[in-house]
Amino acid sequence: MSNDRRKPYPFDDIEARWQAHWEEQQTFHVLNPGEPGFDPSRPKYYVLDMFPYPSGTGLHVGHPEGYTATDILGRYKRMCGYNVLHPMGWDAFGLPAEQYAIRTGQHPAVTTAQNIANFKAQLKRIGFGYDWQREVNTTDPGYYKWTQWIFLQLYHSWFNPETNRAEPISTYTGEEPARVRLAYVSEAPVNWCQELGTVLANEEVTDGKSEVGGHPVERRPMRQWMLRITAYAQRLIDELEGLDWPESIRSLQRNWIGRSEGAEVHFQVADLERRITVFTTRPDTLYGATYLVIAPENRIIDEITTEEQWPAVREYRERTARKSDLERTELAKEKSGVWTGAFAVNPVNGEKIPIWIADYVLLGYGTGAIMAVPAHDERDLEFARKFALPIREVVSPEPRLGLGGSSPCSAEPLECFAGEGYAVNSGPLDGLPTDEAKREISRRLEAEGLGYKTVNFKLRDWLFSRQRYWGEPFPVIWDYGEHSAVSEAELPVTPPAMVDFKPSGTPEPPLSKDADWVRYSDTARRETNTMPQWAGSCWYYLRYIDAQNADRFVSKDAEQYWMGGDKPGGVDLYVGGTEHAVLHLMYARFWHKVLFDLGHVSTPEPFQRLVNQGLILGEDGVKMSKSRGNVVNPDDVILQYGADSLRCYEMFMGPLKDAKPWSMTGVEGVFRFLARVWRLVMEENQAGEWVLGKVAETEPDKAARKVIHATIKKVTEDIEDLAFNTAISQMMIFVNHFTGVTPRPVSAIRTLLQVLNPFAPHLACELWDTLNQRFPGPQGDLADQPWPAYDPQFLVEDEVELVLQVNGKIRDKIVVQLDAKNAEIEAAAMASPKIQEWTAGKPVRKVIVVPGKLVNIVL
RNA sequence: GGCGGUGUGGCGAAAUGGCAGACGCAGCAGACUUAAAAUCUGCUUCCCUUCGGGGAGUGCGGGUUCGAGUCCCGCCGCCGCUACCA
Repeated sequence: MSNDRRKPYPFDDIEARWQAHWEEQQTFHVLNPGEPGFDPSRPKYYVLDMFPYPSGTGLHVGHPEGYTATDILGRYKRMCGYNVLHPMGWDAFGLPAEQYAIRTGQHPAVTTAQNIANFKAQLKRIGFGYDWQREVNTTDPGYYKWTQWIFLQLYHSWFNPETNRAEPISTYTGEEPARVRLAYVSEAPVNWCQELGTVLANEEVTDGKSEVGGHPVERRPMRQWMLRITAYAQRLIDELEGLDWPESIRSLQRNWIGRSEGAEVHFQVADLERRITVFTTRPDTLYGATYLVIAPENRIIDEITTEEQWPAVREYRERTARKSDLERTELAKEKSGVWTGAFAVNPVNGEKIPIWIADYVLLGYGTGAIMAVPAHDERDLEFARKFALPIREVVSPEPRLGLGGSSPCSAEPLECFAGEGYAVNSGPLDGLPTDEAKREISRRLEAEGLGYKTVNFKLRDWLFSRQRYWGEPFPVIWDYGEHSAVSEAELPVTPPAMVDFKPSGTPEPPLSKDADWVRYSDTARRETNTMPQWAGSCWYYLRYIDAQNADRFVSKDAEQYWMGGDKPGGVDLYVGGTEHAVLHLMYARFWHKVLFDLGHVSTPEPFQRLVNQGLILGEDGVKMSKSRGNVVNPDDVILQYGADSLRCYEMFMGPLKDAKPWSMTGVEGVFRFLARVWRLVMEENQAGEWVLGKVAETEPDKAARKVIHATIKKVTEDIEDLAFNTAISQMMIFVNHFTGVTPRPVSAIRTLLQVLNPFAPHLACELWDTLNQRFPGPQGDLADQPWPAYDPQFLVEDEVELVLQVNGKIRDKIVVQLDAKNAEIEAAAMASPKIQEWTAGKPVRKVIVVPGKLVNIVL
């Protein structure tokens, strides 16, 4: 006798069988236009998951949340008659994979292959309907050949400000094409992470620490590849408008791009032929500028610092440089700085004001120099107070007639007023409201060549090279100090199969250790940097469309079919976590726009509709983490309750977008529901075998029919709204109803299985087949059956219960004919004994009748 | 500090401005069973009750409305992201 507890239903047997069936039949393989058997009359639906990073730890329960949602949509749309593209792949280059390889002492190619095999097996165990023939792997030479090819497109093009789009570099008529290419080399201070042995993009650094591993990051000047994403800043903001994306993500992107309107103003350095340009969003406060501040890294400091101040300035710059970004932000509470000994001349009033350096001014933003207006900027005020610099009020919250404001050079502490108001102490601007004052001062500055209106962005160009082994090599060579692209025919540029791929701990990339590989010709050497992790994920959704194409990154026809179509076009639904709000989602938009401008893709935006699934928390209500020991492994859940239970539970937990805590007893509840579905059809015989139960070809009665059609309606609408939790609730209501009905009508059960199929496909397919063996039914797999339609006539009753209220409080209920006239309803309501009791002796002021709902009697 | 989200039973949650708490978990009771598990049936927001019913209730305070969880104004708490961005 088995010591196994009897399973309420044999999910393990069913699930393995159907997964094998889908694989054998290639059920979820979808054809491209032009392929034999392709049906062009069907509309397309492209439903995309954010492909996973195949880490060594395998899937966690967060992965299947989004994946189940898209799988439901995919299976549903398929039943609705769409050609559904639902692919999966691996984002396998990058730091964590390489760190993992180093830790386990294996080559990243080996560990990556293992991790992918593991992930893939896990995904298959959940029964996702992916078209595995379209699987992509960013580390596959057949894939990154095209990543490199896209890099060449960037390299060979420039952004034409006239046309506001990328064009081939051949249309550039200027002197120095190297200065305008979308991919270019720059020597600038970058985020160097000693621990990881590489530089990082701004987006990969938070609070002065690396996103990966949380290691300290310092600024150091290095020669690096950059992508000119800033050229697209405005379009990246503007074109968010038409997208069906969560407002939070759009605002995060806007925020990151950080557009601000203002002016650049030139300040002459006193006694020197040199000017300093500052950027300000408040040119109207120019009369209140009492000193300038320059970022410590700004080279102009070398030219203006006086001899007496040099030691102090040098000491301060060295101290700042030694500070990591982390320290710099942590110590932000306390302002620090040094006077350069120099003065600048305020262009509007000729006043000599001191020039300071301070690390609260950042080199990378604006011009790396500011005019300080302590009366109207918190940071400037703090600094001015610390160093006893003058504070002058030039904006008043209220309009002031005649003279006013504080004494012109008062250094007395006053409240910082950073809002908009009216100009004071500002010569010709006096009395003007802030917005007019801004316009007026800009006009005057421009007329005299002292400045101009401009727009500034927080967004910087994308630092695109890494000093690591596990990434795409650049298709670039260096000859006599000049870079040039290799020809397309030489792609892919594969990295050498190195044994020693560890970072050297210096900015020298590991690839440079292989002299044979580096040597390209007698004089030319290969670029030894590699691309960052984000490169491969910037365009993978395009490769799925035509994953095997050896001649193009994606064929034109296939691209137009899957990405084109109705107006906005692009991927129809993209589901993934918020963590990619500004990194992947902005980089991908940028690349896509370049490809669009160059005529390689047919839409300006890649992802039409974006949905973020919420975080799944541990049972203790906090984020799952190894250290807390609250991580749930999907494999364990499948082992105990089956894949269908895992899928349904993750959808039943709550709204897709919300964060929600895991609950094992909740899984059990959903499991019980699926077992009830099973027993709707099957029962155990004396021998303990599952056999067909009390099912018959009978007509459902009226109540049953109502449940059937209400379920079709609710599930259909809820899937469209991604409200899977309530769709499942409705199916539970269906099952609860039919549990009490014998014999159970076959037609009703079939309908249930059709709508259940996207959620619990193994169970639904199994029961569908079982029914078909006994009762002749529709041919073919359940996956290919049409989605059922509901008939509204079965949803309406001829009688309806109305709530009777007196002054808004419920006092009674009555049943009336659906088509009863308002007057009849009112009469029936007034006739109710309870209503008479409550209204006794009081005049009725008003009666509100809402047909089908209620009657409210107002006294 | 900024932006976004969110507040409803013991818990996860549900409610086109119209019966608050569907559905599920947990709990209680009953059936079946020698017994337990499983399964099935019923109850389950809180307070009062003479068991007929009555009152309160969706973070807090106002407002609009015949009627507000839902709309408007003002607060408070929690979560996430971001932050010397001039």
